Amino acid sequence: MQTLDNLFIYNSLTKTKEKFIPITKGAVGMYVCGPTVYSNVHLGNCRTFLSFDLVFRYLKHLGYKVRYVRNITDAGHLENDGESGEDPILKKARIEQLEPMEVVQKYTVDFHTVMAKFNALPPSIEPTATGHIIEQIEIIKKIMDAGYAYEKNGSVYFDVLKFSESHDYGKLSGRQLEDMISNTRELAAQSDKKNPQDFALWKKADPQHIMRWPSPWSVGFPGWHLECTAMSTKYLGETFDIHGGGMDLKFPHHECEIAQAEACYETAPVNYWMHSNMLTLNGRKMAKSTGNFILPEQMFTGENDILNKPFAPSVIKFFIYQAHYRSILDFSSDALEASEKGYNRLMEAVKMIENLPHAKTNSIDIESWRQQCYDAMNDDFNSPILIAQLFEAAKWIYAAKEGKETFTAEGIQLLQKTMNDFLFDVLGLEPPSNTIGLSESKLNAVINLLIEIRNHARENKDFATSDKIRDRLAAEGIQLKDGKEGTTFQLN
RNA sequence: GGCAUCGUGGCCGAGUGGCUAGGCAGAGGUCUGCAAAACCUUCUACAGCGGUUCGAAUCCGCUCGAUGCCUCCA
Repeated sequence: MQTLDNLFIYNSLTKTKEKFIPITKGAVGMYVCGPTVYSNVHLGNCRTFLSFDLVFRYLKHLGYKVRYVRNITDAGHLENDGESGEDPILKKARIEQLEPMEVVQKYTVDFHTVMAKFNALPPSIEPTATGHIIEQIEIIKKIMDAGYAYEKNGSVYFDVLKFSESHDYGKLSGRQLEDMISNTRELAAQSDKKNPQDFALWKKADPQHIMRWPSPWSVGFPGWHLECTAMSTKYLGETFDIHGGGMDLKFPHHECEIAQAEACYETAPVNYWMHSNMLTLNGRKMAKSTGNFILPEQMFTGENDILNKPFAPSVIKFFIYQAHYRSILDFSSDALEASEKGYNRLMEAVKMIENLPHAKTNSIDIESWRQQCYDAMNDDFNSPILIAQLFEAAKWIYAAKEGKETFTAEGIQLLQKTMNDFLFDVLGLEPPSNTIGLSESKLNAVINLLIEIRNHARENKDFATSDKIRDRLAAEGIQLKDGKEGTTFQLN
């Protein structure tokens, strides 16, 4: 049976699948790096958040009490270290003639709207970087007290070389400091840093920099990596269970987080590091900066040059979960259409369960199948395997309708419960929505009336009328299905 | 240049030593007024070359190719 101690998670830090043992029995602390809200989230961003929504949902499903913290980066990061260093949020504000916090608000709302459409659960806490400046300053002080940071011209930098004398800087990303020093791509420009590998904890603000806060060193703003350390440890403790994020954050962001936390608390901050892989488009990473991306809203409406038709959020989510979160997933119209058909098939099967005939015996071992669903998820959240199992069940359901498999009343109940558990609770999918604008009951009444008329026409061999009804409904996305026990319909 | 990952059948995508992944598409069949849907059957695979092994898609080496990170980035 599924118990709390059968879950294995691939830990990016050790590069192995490890049995998941939370710090506190029955409870999980999880932190995921959230979006920088200076533009609309694209589908690549969404993949990561949907991957961790799956983790969140499954942990909860297993019975864990989960505190899921996902931040909103609203302070922006530096683009680079040179004179041209500019906060992307400020840059955007200038372009759009908005106050920085207006930009933040606009895209935070967009982010929440998109995640809601994907039926992703909101995190337990969604802290903002600008709301935790004081905490970040405190951490800088501690790191300085520990001797791993230095101040120069009002800015504070983390001393990577000093830190690496007693700690392993690079253990997450597998980078060697010596290699980094010999392979640095940074120009030897005039910099306040002792070494190019050092990273900013606090930056003195230029006069034109609007987002600024007072600190013991200067009026300025916090460095790139500090907010996550501040917020994760504030809400989850100096060491917590799971830290997630996109693969592209592994270095330098997460490496720096480890360094900051260890410098500050002298303890490893995270037990299990999880990294979700990239979503690619045309074989290349989806990214704002290159223009190689698609927005969720463009997929829902079909207003884009990439896809042949619009797709429902649940279909896109299903498509994403058909690949493992640690695999690169390539995005294409063909792949999405294939997923949509499979998704509809599953949803039809689920609807069919309660009308299946009751038999005296089960021809399928449902308990064993249910366990295989758990086994799949317990193996590092292997959703593709889980979905394959759900398709197995769909096959049985269709077969049972044809009388080729049999289920007892209890069997049907367990089958239905398991399908609902995994499809809706764990994967967080939603049944195809009725976009026709009528209530469910009215729609049923209208269509069933049309079916009745059509069947009447068929009895009279008036096939011109019957086919007209069928074809016109099909054109409206309503598919009629003539089965042995009469005609049913399905919304596409 | 450094670090890392990956290369599976028409397409997408699981799978780390022997046992059918799965979805979509294709072919044949059942059903049907005809279709669609559904069901049944069925085809095609592990980039290349070596090595380890009784046995490798799975381990090792090399070659080729692709991607990610090294700069903000999910």
